[in-house]
Amino acid sequence: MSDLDFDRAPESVRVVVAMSGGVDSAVTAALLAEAGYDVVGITLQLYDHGAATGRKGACCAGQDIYDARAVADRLGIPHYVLDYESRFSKSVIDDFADSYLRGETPIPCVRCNQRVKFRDLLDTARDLGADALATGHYVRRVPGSRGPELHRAVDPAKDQSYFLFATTAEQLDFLRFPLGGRSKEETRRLAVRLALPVAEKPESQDICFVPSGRYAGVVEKLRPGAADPGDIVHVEDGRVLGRHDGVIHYTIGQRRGIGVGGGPPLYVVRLDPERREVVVGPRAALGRDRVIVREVNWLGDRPLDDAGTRVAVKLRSAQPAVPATIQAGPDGTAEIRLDEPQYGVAPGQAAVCYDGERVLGGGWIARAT
RNA sequence: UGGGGCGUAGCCAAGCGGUAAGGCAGCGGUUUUUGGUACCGCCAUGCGCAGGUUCGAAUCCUGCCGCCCCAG
Repeated sequence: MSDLDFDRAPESVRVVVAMSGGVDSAVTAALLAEAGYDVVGITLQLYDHGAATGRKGACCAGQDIYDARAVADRLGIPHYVLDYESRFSKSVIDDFADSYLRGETPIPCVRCNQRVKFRDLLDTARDLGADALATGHYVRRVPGSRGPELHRAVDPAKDQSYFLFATTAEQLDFLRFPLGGRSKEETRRLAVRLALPVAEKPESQDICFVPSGRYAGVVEKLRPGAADPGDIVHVEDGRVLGRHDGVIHYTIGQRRGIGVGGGPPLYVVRLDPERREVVVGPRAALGRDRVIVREVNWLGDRPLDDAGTRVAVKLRSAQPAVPATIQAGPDGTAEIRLDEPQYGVAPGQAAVCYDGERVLGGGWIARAT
């Protein structure tokens, strides 16, 4: 299960493993070391130590770097810590803040994979003479007739393919995901068996650079004045229902936290940063069946054209893919027609297309109508 | 001022003599490498106030207070 698809002896294959300090990447490194590969562990320092102190289940700062180092020591592999703070800040955190200011809901984890781990770190791995970069992501790289394909993880509960839709064919060629065929339970067992110091470490969740889950505070700190208050208005007649503390606090499809009661539940239907309005309405007002995406990354065998390709598309990480047709648009955009309207399609999130288990690609949601 | 109606949690609201439904909001949790959704749990020793009737009152009676509507 630790075969990396090389036709040489493992000893002659150098693999850089991205070690976050968590269980998954630790087991990844352990498996490859056990299989005899020339493993080099790299941990990225992505943000300020201080902010991360005491954070449980984050990654890439403070305690996690020590944890990664401890695992590398246990495995007897070389380990390097690279200071990627400024890149991370530019590529991920700035984008995160600006996206919220535009009334979108960003996914920093995808940006981090796309711009830091699979771009900057991948380049560094090449510089180190590595033949591959391995990560602990739950996703599969499957050899296909036209090169490696990206597939969902075997464990559907842990599948992370949604967060990796922006992986290019070239990056995929160099990447390896040894955990894609395993369940989380197996990974835990392996960690215990291999006596890894992080075996009992809790799952990471929330945004790694946001302490205590209060992301709006981070946006305000980065972009002072970002949280300008405004009106909460009803989508049907525009009447003012209340006040809010800034559109950055809201996401389309959101129900809780609106603070307006009395009638049926209200959801955030639209965000208007210019007018500082949070537009709310009944659930029915959320239905959308046409989604425009941008920065499309396509991994299908045939290039995306305007003829329309049948796919199953995931519009949110934790909800199943739904049937749709996608066709190419101008300037790296594409239009997705959903067979049935979906509720809570939020700009800034990803639309990821599947053909069964295979990831065909996807794009960032620009707007939905 | 005369006639009628209504006052139950932050909001809406059921109950109409037997010991306070439900929804919304809020809070907490589960799920989750984003945000959110969904789901689960919590949330009125008290029904405008003061008396009275009754074994027992949010429910009946009296008075007061406050809104609303129709008359003028």
